[in-house]
Amino acid sequence: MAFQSELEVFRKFLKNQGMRYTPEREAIIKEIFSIHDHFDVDGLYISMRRKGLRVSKASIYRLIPLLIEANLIAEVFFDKGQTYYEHIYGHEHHCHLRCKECNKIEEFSDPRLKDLEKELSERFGYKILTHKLQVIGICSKCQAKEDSA
Amino acid sequence: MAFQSELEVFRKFLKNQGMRYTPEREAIIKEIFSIHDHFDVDGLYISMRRKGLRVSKASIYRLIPLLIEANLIAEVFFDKGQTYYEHIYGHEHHCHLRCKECNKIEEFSDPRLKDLEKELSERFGYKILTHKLQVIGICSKCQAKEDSA
DNA sequence: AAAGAAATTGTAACTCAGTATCAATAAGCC
DNA sequence: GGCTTATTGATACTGAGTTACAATTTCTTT
Repeated sequence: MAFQSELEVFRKFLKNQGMRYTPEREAIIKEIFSIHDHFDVDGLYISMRRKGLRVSKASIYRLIPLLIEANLIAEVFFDKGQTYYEHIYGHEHHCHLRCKECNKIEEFSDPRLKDLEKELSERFGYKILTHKLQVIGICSKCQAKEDSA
Repeated sequence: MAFQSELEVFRKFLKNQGMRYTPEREAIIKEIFSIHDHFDVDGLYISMRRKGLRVSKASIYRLIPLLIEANLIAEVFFDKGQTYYEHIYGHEHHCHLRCKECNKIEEFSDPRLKDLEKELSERFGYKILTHKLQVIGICSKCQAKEDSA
């Protein structure tokens, strides 16, 4: 099957669920997939307003769980109280390495985690769905700052 | 050096920081370390009230960051919006396997994660501090329920 | 042991992300 | 085009966590 755009995938998802495709949803999705980085609701709302796209925050908050259910985006929690999202449709599963000081994020993936999943599945009798690994450290720039301080 | 109790460690920590040891702090810490499981602020507060220990929630909220800084406890996020804590003093670092349905938690640790940390450190130039791995799946009981449903 | 500086407490007000309510509107099926 | 029902935006609300502040307590100094 040919690659379908996020919009196509989502239209089908909505139809399946008896839900409706609206200009507001389209605008939000287009905005989300024009950002090639992690995003949050507030940032999304502000950047849409700047472009004159008027949708309410409530609509964004209402749309996000649908996009998650449709496997287009996923939640990422970098730190307490801040919720971010990232695209997952058409992306490899990956993990995050975060600098504790400046919050810079590096992405990586590692085949050993698949092996680990398999072993855990056998050991505990779980059906494994996914994993979230966050490695926390200090990036080289911030290390340099600390040393000179 | 002999094993120091959590209370001893914390008293030293407070002294180092020019902070004071109060009956409220003592009561909260004793309560925390009498729980041998993950805990949250609300649960802690309720169980202290039940025992007639009267401390304000504000004091609990104020104490927790200190216990984290003293490396006695750590935050664990099982799911959006719920903050839990666990003891880490005198415990091996471990990761969590969580059932998406019933939220049951299994703990495990794996030496490969240390190797991974080392590789990431070299590859990205980070000084690695820690990692948090959460594996999400469906436990055997919940799988059985789903099958029969 | 008393005094005094400074930290801590509890209460209550506040913040902020996210949710629920509801009347007005619009999508999608006939 | 008309009708059913989902969706929207505005607004009110919720709940976790924080902050301000006056009263109290710790801890150091004498």
